[in-house]
Amino acid sequence: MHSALLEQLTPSQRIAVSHHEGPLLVLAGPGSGKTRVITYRIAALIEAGVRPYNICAITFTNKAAEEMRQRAATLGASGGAHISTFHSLCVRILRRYAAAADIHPSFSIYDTSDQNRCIKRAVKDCHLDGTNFPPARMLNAISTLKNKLIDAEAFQGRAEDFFSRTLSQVYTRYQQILAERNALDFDDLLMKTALLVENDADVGRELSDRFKFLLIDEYQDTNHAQYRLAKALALPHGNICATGDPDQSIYRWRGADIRNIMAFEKDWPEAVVVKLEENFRSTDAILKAADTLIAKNQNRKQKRLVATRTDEGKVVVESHEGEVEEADAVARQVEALLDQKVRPGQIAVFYRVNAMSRALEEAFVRHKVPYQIVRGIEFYNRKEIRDLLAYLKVMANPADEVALVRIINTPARGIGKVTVERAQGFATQHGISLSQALTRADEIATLGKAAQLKLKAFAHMMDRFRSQMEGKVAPLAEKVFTESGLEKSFQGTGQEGQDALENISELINAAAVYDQNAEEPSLIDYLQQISLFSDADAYDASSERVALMTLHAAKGLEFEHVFIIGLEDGLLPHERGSEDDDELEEERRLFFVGVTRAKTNLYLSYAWYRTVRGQFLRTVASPFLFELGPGFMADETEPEDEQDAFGGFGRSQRSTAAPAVPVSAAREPEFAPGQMVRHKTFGVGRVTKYADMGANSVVTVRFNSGQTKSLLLQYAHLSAL
DNA sequence: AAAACATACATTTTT
DNA sequence: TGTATGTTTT
Repeated sequence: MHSALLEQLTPSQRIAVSHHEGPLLVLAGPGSGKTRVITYRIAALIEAGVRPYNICAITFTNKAAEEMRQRAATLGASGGAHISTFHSLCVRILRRYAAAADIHPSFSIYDTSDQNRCIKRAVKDCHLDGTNFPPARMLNAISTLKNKLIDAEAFQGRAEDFFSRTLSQVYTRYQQILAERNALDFDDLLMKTALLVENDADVGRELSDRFKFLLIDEYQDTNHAQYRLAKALALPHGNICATGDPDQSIYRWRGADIRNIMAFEKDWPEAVVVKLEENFRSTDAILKAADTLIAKNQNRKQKRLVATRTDEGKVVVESHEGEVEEADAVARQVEALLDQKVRPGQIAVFYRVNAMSRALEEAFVRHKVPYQIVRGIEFYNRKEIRDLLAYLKVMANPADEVALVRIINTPARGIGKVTVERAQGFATQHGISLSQALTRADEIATLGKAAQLKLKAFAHMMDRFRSQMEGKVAPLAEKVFTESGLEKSFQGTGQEGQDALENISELINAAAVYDQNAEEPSLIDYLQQISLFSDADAYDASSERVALMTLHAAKGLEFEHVFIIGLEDGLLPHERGSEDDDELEEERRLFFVGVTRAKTNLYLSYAWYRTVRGQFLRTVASPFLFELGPGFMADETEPEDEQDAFGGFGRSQRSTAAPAVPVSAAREPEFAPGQMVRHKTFGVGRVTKYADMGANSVVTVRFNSGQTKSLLLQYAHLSAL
C-alpha cells in the first residue's frame, strides 16, 4: 500500500487495512470510514500480490457493490475482484454449478407475489383450509426454515406436532411446485448455495480456492444461511473480514441474526478485532443525541461515538398539526436551505413507511423542489412492466407457469379461465408443463376447436419469440412488446395508457444500459439480475434532487441535512415492531441509523393528527424523542388551541400521563363518537360508536393500532383525553 | 369471455 | 386507504 494513501488513515483504520491473512472483525460505528477501509483493503491485498480474481467482497445492496467497484477502480484495483451481494453471488454459483445443485441454470427467481401464488396453490393441493392456514403465515414459516437451512426433506423428519406436520406437507408441495416451474425464491438462493458449498466437497473446494479472500460488509445483518455460506467458504483458509455495527442491525424481521457478529470472535478465535469509534461524519450535537438514544438499548455492546468534527450543527424537533402541514414545513425548510446554496442532493427525508411519501411528494411538487423517491421495486411492480417481463420470463424459462398464466390472455385474446384450467388439467394428466401442453392443444379433448386454435396460436407466437432470444435484451424486449399486442392494448387508452407506454420505454432504456454494461448480455442473466433489485438500488446520488426514502433504504448513506418525519408512537417505533423488547430495540436502532445519516443538521418532526388508512387519528409523540437527551422536547406545545387535558408535550409521555378520569364515576356518558380515549392495553383511540345502556353501555373504539374493539364500559377502564 | 361492480380484507421494513 | 378477490351483468 502506498504510504501516501496509508497516511490518510487513522491508526485503527491502518491496522484494518494492512491486516492481510486470517480472520478480521471490524466493528465500525456510523461515519467511521468503514467503506474507505474496505476499498483500501481490496487495493492493499492486490498490491500485496493477491490476484483480484481471488477476492470476493459482499455488500448489502447492488448499489453498494457498484459503488465499491468504482471506488476500488479509482485506487487502481480495477477489474477481476468479485463484488456483489449475497444473493447475486448465489445466483452466479447456482448457475455455474446448476447440475450439482440439481437445478436448471435458467431458473426464475420468484418474488413475494409469485411466492404467494405458489403457496396458495400448495395449501389448496394439500386440501387445507386457507383460513386455518393463512398462506402468509405458511410462507413465513417456510422462510424461517430455509434461513436455518432446513429443507423440506429434512423438516419432514423432525416435524412432530400437528402444525409442524401440516407445515411440512405444505413445504414439500410448495417446493415441488417451484421445482416444476424451475423457480427459486429468495430464500432458496441462499439455502441451496449454502447447502451445496457445505455438502458438495468438490464444489466447496473449488469455491474456496477461487475466493481466497472474503470481505463481508454489514455483517450484523446477515441471516443464518448467509452466515453458514460465508463460514463454509472461508473455512479452508480463514481469510474472512467482516465489518459491521451491531447498533445498526435493522433486518431482524427477515432473519438477520445479530449473534452472527456478536459471536465472530468465538467462530474465529484467532480473529483480530479492530474498533472504529471515531466519527468523521456528524456534528457533535447529532452524535450526542444518537449516543444517548442508542444507550437505551439493553442488549448491546457498549460502544462510544467520538466526534471529530468541531463545527456547529443542530438537532431540532418540531411538531405540526397534520401530515400535510408537516410535509409543507419540510418543503419550506428545504427551500430555505436551497436559498442558502445547499445543494438538493445533500438533503434527504426519511420516513418509517412508504405510504408517508405521498404527502411529501405533494408538498415538494407544490413548492417546486426537485426530489426523487427512492423506490426501486415499485417500478417493477407496475402492471405493464410485470406483463412485459412475464413474456420475457416465459421465453427464458417456459416452465415458469406463474408468468405464463399471467400473459396467456394479456392482452385479451379470448383464452378464458376455463380454457386455462382445462389445459392445466391436461398438463397434470400427462406429466408435462403447461407450456408443453399448449403446443399439443389439439390433443386436449375437453376443449372446443376454437379454444384449441387460440392456444396453438399463442404457443406459436411464444416459440417464435424464443427462437430469437439470444443476444441483447433491449431490442428483444421492444420486439416482444410490439408483436405480442401489448403495445396496441395500451394505445388510445388515455393518460393511463400513455403512462404505461412511458414506463415500458423506461424499462427498455434500462435494458439497453444492461446490454452495454454486461460482459455477455443474456436474457436469463438480465431477468435474474433485476429480480434482485432493491429499493436502495434506485438511489441516484448524482441527480441533484432531494432524496425521499424509508429509513431502511437510508442505510449506508449520508447527507448534510436530514429530515426524519412521523416521530409518533406506533409509527416510529412501529406498532407492529414494538411488541417485545427485542423488536422495540430494533426500532430504536432503525431510528439510530436515520439519525446518524446526518452530517450537519437533523430535523425531526411529528404531527398531532395523522390520516392512517383513511382514518383521521390523534397521535402521541414517539417515546424515542424523549430518549435523545434533555432539551429536545422542552417547550413544545400543540399548535392549535386545545382545551382538553392534552396540552403539553411532557404530559403526553407515557410515564407521566395526565391523570385518567375514571369512566365509572361519570354520570353523563362522555363518550360521544369522535372522543379520544386511552385504554390500558390498546392505547389511544377514537370512539366510533356509543350505545348508552346504563351500566351495560358498550363503547366501540377504533384504536390507533388500526383495530376496532367494542368494549363494555364498566370493564374497559377508558380514560378520556 | 370480459367488463363492471361489490365486497371483504389487511394494513412495516425488503433480498 | 387501497388491493384483491368474488359476483353480476353485458
